[in-house]
Amino acid sequence: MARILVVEDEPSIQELISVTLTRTGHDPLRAPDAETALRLLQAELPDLVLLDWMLPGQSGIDLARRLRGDERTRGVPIIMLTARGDEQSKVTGLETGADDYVTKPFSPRELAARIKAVLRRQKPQATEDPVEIDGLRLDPATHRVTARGAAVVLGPTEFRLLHFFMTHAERVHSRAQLLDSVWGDHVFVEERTVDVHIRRLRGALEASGHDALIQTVRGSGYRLSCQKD
Amino acid sequence: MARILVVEDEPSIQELISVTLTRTGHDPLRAPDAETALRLLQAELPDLVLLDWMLPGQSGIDLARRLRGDERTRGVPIIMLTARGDEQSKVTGLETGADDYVTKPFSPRELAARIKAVLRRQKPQATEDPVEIDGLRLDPATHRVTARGAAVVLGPTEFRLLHFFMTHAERVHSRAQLLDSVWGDHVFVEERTVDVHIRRLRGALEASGHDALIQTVRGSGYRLSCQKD
DNA sequence: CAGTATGGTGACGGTTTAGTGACAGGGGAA
DNA sequence: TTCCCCTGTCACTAAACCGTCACCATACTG
Repeated sequence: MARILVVEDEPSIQELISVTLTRTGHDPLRAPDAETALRLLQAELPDLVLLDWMLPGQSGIDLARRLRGDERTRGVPIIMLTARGDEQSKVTGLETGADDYVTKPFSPRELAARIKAVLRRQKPQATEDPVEIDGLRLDPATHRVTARGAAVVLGPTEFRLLHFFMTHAERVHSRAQLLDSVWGDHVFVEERTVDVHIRRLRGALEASGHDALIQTVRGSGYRLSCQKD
Repeated sequence: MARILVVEDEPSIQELISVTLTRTGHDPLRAPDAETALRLLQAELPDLVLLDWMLPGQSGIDLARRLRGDERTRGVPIIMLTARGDEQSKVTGLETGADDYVTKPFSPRELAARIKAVLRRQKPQATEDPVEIDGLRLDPATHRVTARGAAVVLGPTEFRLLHFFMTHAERVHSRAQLLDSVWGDHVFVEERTVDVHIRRLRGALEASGHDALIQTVRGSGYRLSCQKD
């Protein structure tokens, strides 16, 4: 769910893009001109900018330059929209610092693919290093968990949960913190749901000989600990 | 520091490219025609070829074919330079074995980015050596796959897919990563298409006695693994 | 000791994700 | 040209997973 600033003066195209973005799970911010765009850029700091190259008044290239000149907005990737065959724009655009371009007319699918590609390129994946505690080993790269050699099968959520515990061991985490870190800060689920997943995780670990790895701290939350108490 | 053969007859463009390459830390070899190119290819075995599609005399596509036909040069990646909007060339070029294309006119930045991308993609599998895992053998040179001696017949896409899996075994790859690595960055296909090709690949492998070689990691992607779990 | 709050647990529907068969279009070969 | 292979997409099916609840067990309180 990325917030994407759409700088486009033609209302119908603006609408088309915004609908496409919403449908692909993004959050469009609309700007019909450079001024609005600049304001929204400062206020919202979007994750990506879709920039029409031909804007009334200040042109897209100027906007791109100012965007790249500002410390705060420098890192925001730009995808520019150009008319078909306007190769010159393409060149200057990429030189100004656009990350990709889409030529009009474009298909919603292409647009979505470009956005996805740019966002993916932008975000280096999380820590990929294997973690090992007390004979229990979790490897994000292979997505495998083993307990003293024996495979442990986990669902996606249990996997993330265990990963979080192993990278933050010995520390007590409230249900709210776990929801934030493992589920994501925007989802709304009951806190008790954590209990259920803890149970599932414990079940899988006990089947592999790891008892009491995850401890309950009554009134506070849960903790992963190798010290038995 | 990669050695890059630039096959381009127009001196000014040749110059532009060479300068760009030098500035981005590469080592350009210049060839104004196909003959020189072939000679340099044999003598220097560069890490990458930048190939103008429109050459005097022998055309770029012929050169690409000969390059792919020769044992020694088969593994060298090709980026082709095409005129704007020449969609047909793009398609035939990619099918002949080009790894990417850049349309003229291009920006130095774009060129550098493409080169980096291709080299990065190339690096882990720089070897065109045969790969063998768990009795399954894939030979890029002969384009053949055998399972304990018995031939396995695969379509082109399944072959590349399997090759990628075998050179990146045990690791989980998302559908997006597979599309990038096997299909190419600039191709727009549905992510579910990966599923279908996985299925076709599995079908071919199972017919040869290799069950469960390619595993599904729910929510994440696929993995080739010889460890059964 | 009863009363209350907190966590454990099993089960259940709905939703999401992957598997699968079919199909139309395109390209190359004959 | 026709034929055949390959490809990407779709619709449908199958399965895994998730969140929630109800109920039980345990711990704390006075």
